[in-house]
Amino acid sequence: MSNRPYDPHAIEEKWQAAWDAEGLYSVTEDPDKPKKYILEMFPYPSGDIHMGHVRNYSIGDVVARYWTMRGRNVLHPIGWDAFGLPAENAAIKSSTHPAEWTYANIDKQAASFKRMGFSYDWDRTVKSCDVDYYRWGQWIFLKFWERGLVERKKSAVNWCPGCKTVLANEQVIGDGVCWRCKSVVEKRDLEQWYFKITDYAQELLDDLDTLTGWPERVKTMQANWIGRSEGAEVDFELCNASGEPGGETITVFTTRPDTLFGCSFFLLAPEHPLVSTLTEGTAHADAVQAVVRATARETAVERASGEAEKLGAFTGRYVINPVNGEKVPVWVSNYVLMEYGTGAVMAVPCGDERDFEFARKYGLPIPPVVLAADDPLLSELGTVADRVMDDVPWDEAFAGDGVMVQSGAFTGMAGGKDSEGMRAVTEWLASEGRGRFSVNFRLRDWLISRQRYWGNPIPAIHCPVCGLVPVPEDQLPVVLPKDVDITKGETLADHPEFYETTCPACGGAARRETDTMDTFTCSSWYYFRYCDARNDEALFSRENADYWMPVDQYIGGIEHAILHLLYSRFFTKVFADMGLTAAREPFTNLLTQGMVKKDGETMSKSKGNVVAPEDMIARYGADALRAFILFMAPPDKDLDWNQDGLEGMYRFLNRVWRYVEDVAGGGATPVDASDDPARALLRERHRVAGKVTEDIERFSFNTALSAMMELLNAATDYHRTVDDDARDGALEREVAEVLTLLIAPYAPHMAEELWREVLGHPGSVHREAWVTFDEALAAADEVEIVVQVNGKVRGKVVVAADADEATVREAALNVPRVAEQIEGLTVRKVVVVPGKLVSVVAG
RNA sequence: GCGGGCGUGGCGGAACUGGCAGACGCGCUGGAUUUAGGUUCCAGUGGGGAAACUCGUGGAGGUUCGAGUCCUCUCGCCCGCACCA
Repeated sequence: MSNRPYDPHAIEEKWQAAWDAEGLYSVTEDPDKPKKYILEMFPYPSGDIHMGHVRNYSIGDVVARYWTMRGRNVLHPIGWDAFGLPAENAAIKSSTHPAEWTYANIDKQAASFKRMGFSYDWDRTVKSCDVDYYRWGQWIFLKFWERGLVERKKSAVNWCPGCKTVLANEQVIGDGVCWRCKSVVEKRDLEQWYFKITDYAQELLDDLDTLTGWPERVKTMQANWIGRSEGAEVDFELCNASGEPGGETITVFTTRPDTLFGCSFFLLAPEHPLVSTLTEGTAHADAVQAVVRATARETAVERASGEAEKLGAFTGRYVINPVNGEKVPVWVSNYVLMEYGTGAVMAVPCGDERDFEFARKYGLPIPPVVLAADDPLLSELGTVADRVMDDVPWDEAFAGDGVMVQSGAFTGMAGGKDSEGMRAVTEWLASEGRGRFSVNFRLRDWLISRQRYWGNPIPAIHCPVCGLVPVPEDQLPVVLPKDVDITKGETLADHPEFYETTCPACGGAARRETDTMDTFTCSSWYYFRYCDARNDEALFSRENADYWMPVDQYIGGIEHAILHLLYSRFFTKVFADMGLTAAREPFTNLLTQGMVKKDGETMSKSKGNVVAPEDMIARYGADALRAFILFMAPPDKDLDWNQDGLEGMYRFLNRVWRYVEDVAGGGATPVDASDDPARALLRERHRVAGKVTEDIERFSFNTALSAMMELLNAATDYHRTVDDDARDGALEREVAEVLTLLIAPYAPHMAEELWREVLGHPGSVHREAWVTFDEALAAADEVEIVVQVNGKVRGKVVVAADADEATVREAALNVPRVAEQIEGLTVRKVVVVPGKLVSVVAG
């Protein structure tokens, strides 16, 4: 056999073309074959691929190829999340059209993905900016509207000055900055479109428990984000300007109705609509307005941090506490958020740290109503139902579980969250018609409209007569016009040809909606579309969705822990309720891959520390790059890029190549393995095959690769140390085949070349069945036992693998070093761990 | 403040359910081949010690015949959430 050098570039180009021509990775639905849907988050076509892409898609490719070899019908698609702001920014900068920029980038990225040898079914590719794709996004919008899940309302929304558009709550991250451009987000009062994701809040929370294949971290983040609180709504009657009960009520949400007797003031958010109504023209107006203005000046960062000083002003008005009829003063304060609950709060300073701080600052009473079991006040107040004490000798509030005091008929009951007292007070309120059990969520509805051009047009029409009218289904799609001059910053709102229309209901002149949809709406359903990507009759067929969905393995970045993953879960649940799919959850298993860094920092053009994957491919080939990035670290951990290691992986591939070339000709005789070195190699072959299989299934690609290195080391040692005429050629060839099969998911091009051209098989290695292994052959017939005396290793002894305990014990005690150590001592205990060690306790 | 994660050689990492800590790779040292270097191959490579041994998984305790792994406390770093009533 003539030994050719390993030439990754020639091999990779050759097989990429061949696979394309053979349609090797095209997949069709086959009800007789068990399916696996392996999916990586589709990329935004930002230009050149980066190492994060290489890592993400290499992980997915190994998993996809592995399951194909395991006989599954594998769906492994790719596409582009192609609407979005970077295209507009690039267009403004370089005077190209966003479409031109986007499609050019997609072509570039697709070429890179092909050079990486990823096993995608290219026939199912989607691009979210294609009309054939986004028309279905519009269709979904209409269906959501029909189901009452679309709403247009005015409220205080997040405005990103950098992106010049509004953002959903989920898209404001960290300290109140835009997820995309990191500008500090501002609040604006605007009328916007929403998807009512809050209708699904409970189910989105509950079903997290069913996602056993998701990282705890992601589930915790989603649960926190949804933020369910149990408590009660309590109605307070508002007094009129002269302080008399006036009939109007203000409702608050509280998790602690048991503390209602300790409510010594009442708070409104500065943005609350009642604030100006109550104070306008009164002596309190100036002080209240000062608080309102000061709050408006606070940035989101300051307000959210909890560090902003608590400001307040009395409105001059009172409410009636429903449990005791007391008049409670109404204040305005910046620590009350309009977005949460009702924008109004009953303040109980003895039981809430914030209320306590506020009460101390403004000299408001702090009557104790729940006392800790060991509180000295308890002996004095334990059975006192009436208010006798109006302040506490404490430095901070007591928010824990305790005993209710000064609480009328409820005195003596257990107080706290989800307590006897909490339920009793709420039931009493309910019987009086002044309150009710209630659940409150932190999750807000999803603001989906964007004041940008490069997105999916919202299919709605504003008619001066009929109001909001959906675009009729048969008039879809609303095509995004090409001739908007984006370089001048134009949007659809600057384009009369687009927005001038007629009302579908009354036929009169009307204005088309000019906002586009959040790009996250496009990415919330693409995995359904892959099931039936070329269907032009429907979003997808139920049959195909039932075959493929849910996605068995989803792979992507942790940055979407809430955003994309929450939205997609929401869409799937609505689809299920629409009868489009049986799946109520889109992604059965989730792997969140770590970031690829350089010298501890994220790679970025501005830092000038970007390592270009294309350069690495050019030097070492795609196979070495793929295998190396998986070898560097477990997939969910961040990794720091290191060029030297890549060279090491290239060396390893070269060694595999040479070994297979060297031994490929040894196939004529059956495997004999009758002598010790051959048996040892055969054992290693079975052990490693088992380990690599196990490791792939638990995403331990780094240890899978190191096991392959061990097999190669054992094989080359055998080849080198055993004489030519004593070597088991059939065994060597088998090891070569096993190695080729095991490495195929990682280095698909090299494996294919070795399999077909060197080992001489007619078909693709990637259609071959996965390596089998035999536990019995992997087991050694002799094992080395470690002997410990008083916890320290004192000797080793080789015994038969199936030796009984007494034999092992005997052998261990007879090891010279061991016998020496225990001489003159009493052996008190001997622990025998079969196959591992013997521990002797002597003294 | 609450929730989650992580601390192992010069570096990346391994040790899955408590059982020889440091697999595998990088780097380094020495050697062989070629010799111009590189490639390739062999040997070595946690610290201390000539050796027997001994010390070693952020730190301090504990459980156990035996702890990187379990428990308690503690230090450091990272991430998420946070005036959510």
